Amino acid sequence: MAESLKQAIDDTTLDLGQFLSNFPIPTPAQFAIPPPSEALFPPTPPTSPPNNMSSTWGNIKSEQPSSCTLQGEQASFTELQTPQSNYMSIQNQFNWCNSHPMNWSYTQVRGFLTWAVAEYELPPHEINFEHFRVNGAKLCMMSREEFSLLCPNYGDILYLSIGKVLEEAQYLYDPTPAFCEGPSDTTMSESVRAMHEEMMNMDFIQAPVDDLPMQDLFPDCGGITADDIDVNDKFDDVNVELGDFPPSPTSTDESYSSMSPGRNSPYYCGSESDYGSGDQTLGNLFMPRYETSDGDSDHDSYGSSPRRSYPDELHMYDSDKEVKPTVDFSVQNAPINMKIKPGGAPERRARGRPRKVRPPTEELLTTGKRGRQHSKGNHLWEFVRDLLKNPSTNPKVIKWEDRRDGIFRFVQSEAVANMWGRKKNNPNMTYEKLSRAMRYYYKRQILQQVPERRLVYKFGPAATGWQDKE
DNA sequence: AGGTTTTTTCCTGTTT
DNA sequence: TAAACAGGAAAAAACC
Repeated sequence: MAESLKQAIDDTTLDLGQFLSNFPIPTPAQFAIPPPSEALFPPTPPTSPPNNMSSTWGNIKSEQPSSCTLQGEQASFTELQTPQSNYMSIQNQFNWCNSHPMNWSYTQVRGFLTWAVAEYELPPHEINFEHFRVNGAKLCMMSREEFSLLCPNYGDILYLSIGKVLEEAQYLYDPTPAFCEGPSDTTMSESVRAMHEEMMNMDFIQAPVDDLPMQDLFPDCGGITADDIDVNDKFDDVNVELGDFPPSPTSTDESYSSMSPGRNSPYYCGSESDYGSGDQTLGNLFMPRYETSDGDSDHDSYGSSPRRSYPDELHMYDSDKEVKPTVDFSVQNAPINMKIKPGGAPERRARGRPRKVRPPTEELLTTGKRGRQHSKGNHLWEFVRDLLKNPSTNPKVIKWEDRRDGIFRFVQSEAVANMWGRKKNNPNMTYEKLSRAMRYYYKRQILQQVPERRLVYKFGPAATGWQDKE
């Protein structure tokens, strides 16, 4: 596998250093905290490029291309060095954070890599972009091992970084449009089939498995179209919908186990024992969501990390955590506010926070303690701060209103709440609850009120780490 | 062991 | 009228 993978890699010597010298990019600091974010990561690509891009884009001087489409670019590297395609290519690189990673073009993949290199201050000469000459769908399906093969020293970081972006993208973007082009009534099962064909053509990734056609593996996708998935859905609802892509087994579906995707399949979700093994692909993020038995997990740390912190280990890959499906339709686990009294009237829920029913973890059994709940960086305000630093969420779901004064606004308040709930393994999180927690920060001067502005908050003197240089 | 911290949940009422 | 805001109350659960 390793040998064939290496052979498959285009043997070019072009490296990131050369790339950067061809295309001046913003400094790492600008990447971390883009001022203003819209300029670096425009919500929608302009239909024609600006005449002078020097202010924000460095000293790029570009002649206006006569025609410039942002769709379907397949520019070769030589093409990219022409002034016209320079602009196109740069636009597309910065557009990576405006679409689901599964839909990234090669250029957007490169944009993501450029960002990751800057964000995590990786040594550019160690990362050969040509080794990642894949589109987003392929990148997402690459395993940790494959990342490490393509980039021996920093593959892990890139793997975790794309994992993080993928996790966030679940709430922001529809992962399937690339496979749903065509009639609007395209069903998910057709998409799955198309995706399967796409997988079969992958250079690096083994096709699924057992040579079973996808329609045999997943005979009923429920006719869900991509349009049915709304980022504003509460994530347990999304969970049900996305979770059926492909359909999850039911307790009565005895045939499912014999039809499950094999372990090489990008759809293969892995058994419990597989989590944390080296054989991971990010394609798991398109499977029904799983939670660990412990709400919050401590993340692996890179003790020898060269500079700053690297992306969190995705807790879904933790090997020492019990894994169980999030979707649980059993009566005792139904949301309490949906319980019906024997008389038929809805039962009013008791005040206060309901006790979480959580099976004991191995840690609890051996040490008598659960993992830390409020470990460093786990506080809500820190989470919000980090969303503001992340170009895949800023400005899409949260954005600076006044970068210097620390004033920011929730653009998609429910999406932020969903992400926070996801982080805390709490599918019932809403913006209403999140905002209550935010209001508690006023007293502690972590946040300050911004009167007469809805969804707008301001960092207070007790908040740290949000300024450009601290 | 018990207080503290940081949420989470529910609620009533108000403002936009 | 809906969404957001404000803040009280109670509780969970890890932290100290």
